[in-house]
Amino acid sequence: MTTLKELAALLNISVSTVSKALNDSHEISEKTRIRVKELATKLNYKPNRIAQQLKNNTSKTIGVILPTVTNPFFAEVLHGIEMAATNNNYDIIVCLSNETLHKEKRSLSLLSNGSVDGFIIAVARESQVKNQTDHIEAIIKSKIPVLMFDRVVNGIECNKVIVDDFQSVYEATKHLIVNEKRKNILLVSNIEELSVGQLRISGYSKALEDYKLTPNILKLDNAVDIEVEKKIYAYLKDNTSIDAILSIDHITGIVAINMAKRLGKEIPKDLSVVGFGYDHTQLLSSPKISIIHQKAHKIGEMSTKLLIDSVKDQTLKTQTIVVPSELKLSESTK
Amino acid sequence: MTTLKELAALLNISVSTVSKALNDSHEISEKTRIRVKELATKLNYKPNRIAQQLKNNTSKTIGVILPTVTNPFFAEVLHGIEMAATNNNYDIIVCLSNETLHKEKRSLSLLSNGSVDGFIIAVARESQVKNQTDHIEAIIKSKIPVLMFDRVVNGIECNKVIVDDFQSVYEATKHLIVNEKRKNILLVSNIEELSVGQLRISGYSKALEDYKLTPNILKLDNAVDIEVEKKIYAYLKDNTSIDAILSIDHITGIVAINMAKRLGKEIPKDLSVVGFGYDHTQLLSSPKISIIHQKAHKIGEMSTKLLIDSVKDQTLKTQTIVVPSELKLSESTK
DNA sequence: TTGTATGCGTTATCAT
DNA sequence: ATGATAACGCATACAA
Repeated sequence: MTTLKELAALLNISVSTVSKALNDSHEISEKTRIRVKELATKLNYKPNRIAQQLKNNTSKTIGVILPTVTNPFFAEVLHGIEMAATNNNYDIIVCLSNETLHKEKRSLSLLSNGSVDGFIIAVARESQVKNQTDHIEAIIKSKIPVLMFDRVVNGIECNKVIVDDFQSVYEATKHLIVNEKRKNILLVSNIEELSVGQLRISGYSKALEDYKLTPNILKLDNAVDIEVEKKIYAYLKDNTSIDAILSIDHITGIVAINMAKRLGKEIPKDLSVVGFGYDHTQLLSSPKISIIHQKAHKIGEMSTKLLIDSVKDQTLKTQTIVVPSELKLSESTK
Repeated sequence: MTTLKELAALLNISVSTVSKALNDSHEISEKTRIRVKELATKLNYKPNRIAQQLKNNTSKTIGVILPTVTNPFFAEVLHGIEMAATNNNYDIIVCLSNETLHKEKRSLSLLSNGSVDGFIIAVARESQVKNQTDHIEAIIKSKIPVLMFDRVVNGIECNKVIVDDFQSVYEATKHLIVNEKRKNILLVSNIEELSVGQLRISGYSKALEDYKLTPNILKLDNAVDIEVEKKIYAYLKDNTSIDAILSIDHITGIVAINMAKRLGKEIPKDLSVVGFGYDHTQLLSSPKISIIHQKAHKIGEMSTKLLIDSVKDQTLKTQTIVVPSELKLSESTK
């Protein structure tokens, strides 16, 4: 890598002159400025980022800590973060907690040494279940800005970007009741222990309460693969009065459609299905599932902007932004 | 952030003594070592990473450039990369090219200033289609190690981790012909312009040739959403002799199953379906699709290890590692 | 055993 | 208009 020193030596001038020339200082003569720039271009000189970071005491880098990236929600959020960061000339260092507390702790700790100017984080499942979040508060106390999105800890004061989990599910349930005239709506959940899961269940419960219907909740308890199918199939077989399904994740709705079809049910005549979903969710189901579409990309973008703002001006008041979801009905139920 | 200087001042000793004490130098007395470490712990001292990087002329960071992360293949690769990097005490800076040449160029350029010690890259669709890869060669010439995975440029000499695209599709096709006695196998492709797409098509073609069957290829030409369904539905409707489908991506196989069912076909009796897939692919289809399961996680891990090796010892010879895929049959066809 | 000096690459300040 | 020097925080060769 070419350095200022090397350029200076080749040109027989001082390092500081080279530096100033490259930064278009008014002090430098047209002639030498051109001479310097030509050589710099020729040798493909680039200011060493590390040195600049040391000098400026800023890394222009954001630490992004995600529970996982194979969940399409987080993948899409990451996409949004990356775009917004790039647009603001920030890099992102990505760490995956794998839903574990210890990895989350470790990542926060390792990066809070000047590597990043701030953090964007969605809390790991384990941290949230055990309600252990001291490590995050410690970071905030050390004056490194933290932004939490989606999985949020209420007790912590920092910027937050959240989804309208309660409201969107309330509206979707209401839609099933009022517009589609459904009476026995089953909620299928595989994330009941997460804050977002609880909010979604609350939205459903409130809607049923408001319309004086009885709630039916099928908790899958973190089931994997074939177990998911079996449990849903068994439930639908034993409870034939179910006329609508509301899945609060992005998998079980599609599985429910497949199981209902296997049981000979016609969709959406016998059964309406609403789930959470992303870009390809509707493409993968047939008949089309209706989805609550979270604006994951936007969540990433807004999180990044908000964090960068608070990095640049630490005196800003913290705020919580709610990104509304969109209910995308399948063609057949419109 | 606490610095060595601050510790030194508080302890009334020199900076270098503090530094040595913290690094367990034999030169330092037990007594002061303990004194120093106690204060360091108390003040939560962490060596400034940026300064260390400048001093050591190494960032312990890998630049990861992916076309996208919403594709589950790349998401899972990223997961593997992150894990392996963490295990080796490396950070990763992630950039997304969004399949475009200019963003790929930009990311490489911005990070090749000391920010990273090496790159892991899967070439963007546009770069591959236009066959423009000078920017990558330039990085290699500048002595920054580069590892390419999956989407690989043959002309470039560097470490590579690839999938057995040709072989796995050949074997899957052979399985359909020999074990499942299929005669009219349709290949469905939405990625025919990528190197991997071409390899997969070649594997299919070779198998058909070996068994003297006629190839049928449905190229979707980057169709999105509902178009995918329409094209597949139309083809299956017009070509009733098709008795097997081989999808070379992770979406169209599931769509094909749904369309076939809509046409009243029984799976797998009338139609066998094989696609590419990942963790949840089989769960989302009913009846279950058979999948060629790429070891995406392993690809990420091996790429990272190989890159770190070449970062540590630049004299190592480059190699190309092939990570074999696994054909996972659906229960029904076993 | 401890301390001083130097340098990593850059930029800002202060001479010349 | 150009150059010398110091500083960011750390680590190390070299003195003491």
